[in-house]
Formats: sequence, C-alpha cells, structure tokens
Amino acid sequence: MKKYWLMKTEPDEFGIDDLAARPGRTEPWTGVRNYQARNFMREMRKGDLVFFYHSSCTVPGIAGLAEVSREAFADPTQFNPESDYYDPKSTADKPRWHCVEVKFKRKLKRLISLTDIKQQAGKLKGLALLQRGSRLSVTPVDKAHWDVILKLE
DNA sequence: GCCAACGTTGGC
DNA sequence: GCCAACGTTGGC
Repeated sequence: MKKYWLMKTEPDEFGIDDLAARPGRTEPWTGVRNYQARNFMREMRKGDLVFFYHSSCTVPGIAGLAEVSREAFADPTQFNPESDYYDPKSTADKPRWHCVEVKFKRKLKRLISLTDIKQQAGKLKGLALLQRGSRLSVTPVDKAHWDVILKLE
C-alpha cells in the first residue's frame, strides 16, 4: 500500500530545482537528526510519494513531487567528523541515523503555498503540517489529505 | 527522573 | 529579527 509524505527543505540550501538537476535526479536525504522524523523515514517504502515542501523562504509551500527511490539506510554523514551532522555516538554496526533516497518526479505548475493549505484546514484535520508548533521535517500525509492538497495546484 | 537552561525550527 | 513551540542536555 503506497504511502504519502511531506518533506521539508530550505530552498536556499537545496530546493526542488536542485533535486531536478542532480545526476539521476536523486538525492540521499541526509542530516535528519530528530528521532520522530527518522522513524518516519524508516517506514518509507520504495515508490511512496512525497510532497517537496520549501520552508524558511519568502513563500513557504509545496513546490514539487518526489518519490522514495531507496529505503532507509545508514546516513553516511553521521560518521564523517568533517560533517555538520557528525554524531560521535554513532558506530558503523549501530548507526543511529538513517536516510532515504528521494527522486524528483515533477515540479508543480504553481507553488501550493502554506496559506493555500491553511485555507483548506477544514478538510485537513490532523495534517501534521498544520498542527501547532509542528517542526518535524518528515511527516506522513493521509491519502485523502494528499488529494485535497494536490487539487489546489 | 525532574526540570531549568539552552538550542533549533520556521512562520511572520 | 522576533518569538512560540518544541527537543535535548546535564546537574542534581
């Protein structure tokens, strides 16, 4: 059963156009250092669909669609002392952090802004993105919610 | 195990 | 740049 997700990224760092420009149009989603978000990534299966959400920018919102192209594996950045995401408590046989690989599907014809989404709040009860103080960078999206949101394109 | 202090996220 | 909300850390 296919599942649906929302993943946040800062377009100044890595946006939908960057994903589209990658060789193979894929990118390992490294650097997630929150247990809840990590657990969601572990649940992801190949072929699951992803809302690619731009945050901390002029107009936050969903910019494109991606899909899970590789299921959870050890995030290599946790082993690299040079990396911002280095975790000295992580070992090769007991990696603490995982990532998935995501693949570009398409850019939306227009950005579905957070404001647009909020206007559908009545139809989106329980959507993590709209929950108070939600800061998770990876969250599940109900199929019904997915459809409501995508119709806003 | 409690909880204050601190750090981070992210919309505005 | 502000600030609310939340997670993590570390002293006790």
